[in-house]
Amino acid sequence: MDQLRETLKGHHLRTTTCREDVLSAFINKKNALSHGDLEGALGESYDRVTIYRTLKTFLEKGIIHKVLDDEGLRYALCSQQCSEEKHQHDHIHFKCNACGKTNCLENSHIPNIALPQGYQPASFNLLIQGTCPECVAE
Amino acid sequence: MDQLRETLKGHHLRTTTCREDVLSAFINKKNALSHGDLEGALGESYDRVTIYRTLKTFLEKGIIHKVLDDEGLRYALCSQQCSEEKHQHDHIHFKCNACGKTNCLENSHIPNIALPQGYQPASFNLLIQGTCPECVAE
DNA sequence: AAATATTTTGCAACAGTGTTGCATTTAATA
DNA sequence: TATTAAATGCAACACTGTTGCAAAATATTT
Ligand SMILES: [Mn+2]
Ligand SMILES: [Mn+2]
Ligand SMILES: [Zn+2]
Ligand SMILES: [Zn+2]
Repeated sequence: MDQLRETLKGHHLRTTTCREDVLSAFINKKNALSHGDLEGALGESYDRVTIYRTLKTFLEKGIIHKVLDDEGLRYALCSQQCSEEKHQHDHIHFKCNACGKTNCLENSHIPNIALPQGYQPASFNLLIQGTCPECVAE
Repeated sequence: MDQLRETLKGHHLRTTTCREDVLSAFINKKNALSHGDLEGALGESYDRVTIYRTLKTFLEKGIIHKVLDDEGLRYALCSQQCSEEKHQHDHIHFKCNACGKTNCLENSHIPNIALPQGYQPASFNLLIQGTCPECVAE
């Protein structure tokens, strides 16, 4: 409970119930969440706009990062100590076509890639789609 | 001009002016296009819905593929002989944060990646953001 | 504990995205 | 040219994402 306040304080954010609940949702559900997911989970309690603004704030402060998807953006917790200044990720995202869930594979890193002359890379987003272990088993 | 009809016929699609114009737009502009880009380019001529349906059809037939983006989907021509059955890509997409354009780097391939036990990959989408050669030069 | 300054929230309104149903028009074929 | 099947335009809808502004909540100072 105080964990949430700590995290928010650590990123120079005021503690509000909406922020606690959104952060809590990211921690409990372990997969990436869309705005729609969050609105479904706690939409009765807060206005849509507030949830959008919470996501935007969390992005800026380095609490969550975007997860690219072929049918809309999702968001997931930043595991490392991301901050407003440094916001770096090089892990892979996996979306299961069976159960629909998208997860961060924190330990699978995007390898170095040789780009054509002149391209200066700054950030990477790799989405692999397929079947996740739970769904393969069935 | 007949090139367009050929391509459409080759993918078992009737020739319509909208399809010709959309296909033409993809060929002329070389970067990835969003629905909004297309509507801007030829929105006076066709209904929004028709453009959406054209994109959907082109996707299904393997004429274009989705390009994931952090601020909305884009689409780009399939260079290889993609078809309704086989629709495989392993090249990289590069988005320039300066000029905003996203391009297929057809010759830069996504390397093999070791996934944790149980994950079965089927398709890959890698977006690299940074600065493109044109914008680096300035 | 109360007053103050600053942020955050809810609401309204809006622009954009993406989909569906249905009547009309168009393209391919006979 | 007539027939048939597919594509289009229009209306309507649900969802995504943003902005302005007044009201409420938080953090800070007295
Ligand atoms: Mn991630
Ligand atoms: Mn591409
Ligand atoms: Zn799954
Ligand atoms: Zn550029």
